[in-house]
Amino acid sequence: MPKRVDHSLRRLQIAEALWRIAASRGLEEVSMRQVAAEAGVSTRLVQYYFETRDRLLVEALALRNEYDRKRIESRLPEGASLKEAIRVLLLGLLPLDDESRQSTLIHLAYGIRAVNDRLLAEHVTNHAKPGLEDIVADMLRGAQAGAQLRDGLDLDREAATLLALSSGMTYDVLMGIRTADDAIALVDYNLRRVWRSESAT
Amino acid sequence: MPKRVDHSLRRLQIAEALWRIAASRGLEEVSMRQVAAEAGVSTRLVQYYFETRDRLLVEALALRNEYDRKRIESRLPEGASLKEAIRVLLLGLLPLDDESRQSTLIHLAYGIRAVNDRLLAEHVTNHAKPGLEDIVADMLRGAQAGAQLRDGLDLDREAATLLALSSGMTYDVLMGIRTADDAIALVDYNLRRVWRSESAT
DNA sequence: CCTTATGTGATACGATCGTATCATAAAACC
DNA sequence: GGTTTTATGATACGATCGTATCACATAAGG
Repeated sequence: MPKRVDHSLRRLQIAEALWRIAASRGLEEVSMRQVAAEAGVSTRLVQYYFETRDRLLVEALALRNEYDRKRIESRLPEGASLKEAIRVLLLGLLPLDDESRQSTLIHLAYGIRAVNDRLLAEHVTNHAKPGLEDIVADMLRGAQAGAQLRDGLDLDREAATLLALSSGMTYDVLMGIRTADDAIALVDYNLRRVWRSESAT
Repeated sequence: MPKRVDHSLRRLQIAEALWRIAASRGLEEVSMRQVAAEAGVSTRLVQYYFETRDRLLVEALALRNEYDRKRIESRLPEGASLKEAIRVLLLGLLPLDDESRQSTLIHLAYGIRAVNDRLLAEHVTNHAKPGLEDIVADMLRGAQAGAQLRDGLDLDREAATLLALSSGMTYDVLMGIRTADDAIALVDYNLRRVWRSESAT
């Protein structure tokens, strides 16, 4: 046989080509031939490693989700305060650099398709925000226990608000309707709104 | 010649077929033939009324924007309070009924494509939210002049927050991740947060 | 060393796509 | 009433698509 090749590496190489096409030209430009050309391999190879186009789409998304998870984990602050941790988490949802911008584009492209595709919906929704609201709400409760927060807040709803705020600005930032600085300032404004003013960052 | 036909009516009929396909199966299923079949006319007719596919896409969006504008205008409350007016405006952004759900799907489909299509971007962005933030901010200033709002608010940022909150919940409601009641409750929570508690609805 | 399993290229098939062309029925115009 | 214009159908062309098939080179296993 020819040189035993690392399959998972080849699959990643092809998936990355798909990511580039999906982010720059949209999911509908993702054809077996286009992906092959972008990856610099023959069409047959794409068939070999991802039987069919549907499988290619689903598995390339799974690979991206895994990729993103690692990327986000590596960004989590070490000894940061709860406020800072939530801030990093919220800003992590925004397309502020090239990589997160590409992730946003990819997930948006898959997301719109998932609305009418039950199979895809599982893959998109499951790995999307599994209880992110609960995580933020718990962090807020931790801050409240430390008396860092203002009174009279509904922490579950504040968590939901903060997260919806971030994803609500996603498209605007992507299109340049809102600048990144603007988006960050709005996140900070809402964090200041929730925290006591005298509390440390 | 054959019976002189109302062109704008025929164009609307074809555009409506496109809307249905775009909302139910996605923009990439919008082909001249599919639209013709959905509209119950021959492919040639679609060519006749919208020369090319690109034009069809752009002009069908323009027609939908006009359609939505009328629909939203008709929903504006008459003698409602500022708080109620803002509430209607915010809820109007959410896919809470079949028509607004279809509008959301259509604009989402066009939006993701517009990110990488400069020509389309103009048509999508221009008619999207032309200064909606300013409108809400002005309404908030009106309410503040009536001493209805809490102290210490940055009204521009509150307006931006409210709007981002609504669009941030759009996709969740669309996918059934969040119920409509949930979304409405979160909007109301944030309105209560901004208004003085004793103020009337 | 020889067989066998593995990786890759070339190519072909049928479907669908956007668009162009040709034909023609029928109402409007002089 | 003949002629011109308008609306519509039928169909054809070339491109691209997903997928299947066949061939074949090469390295691993005995």
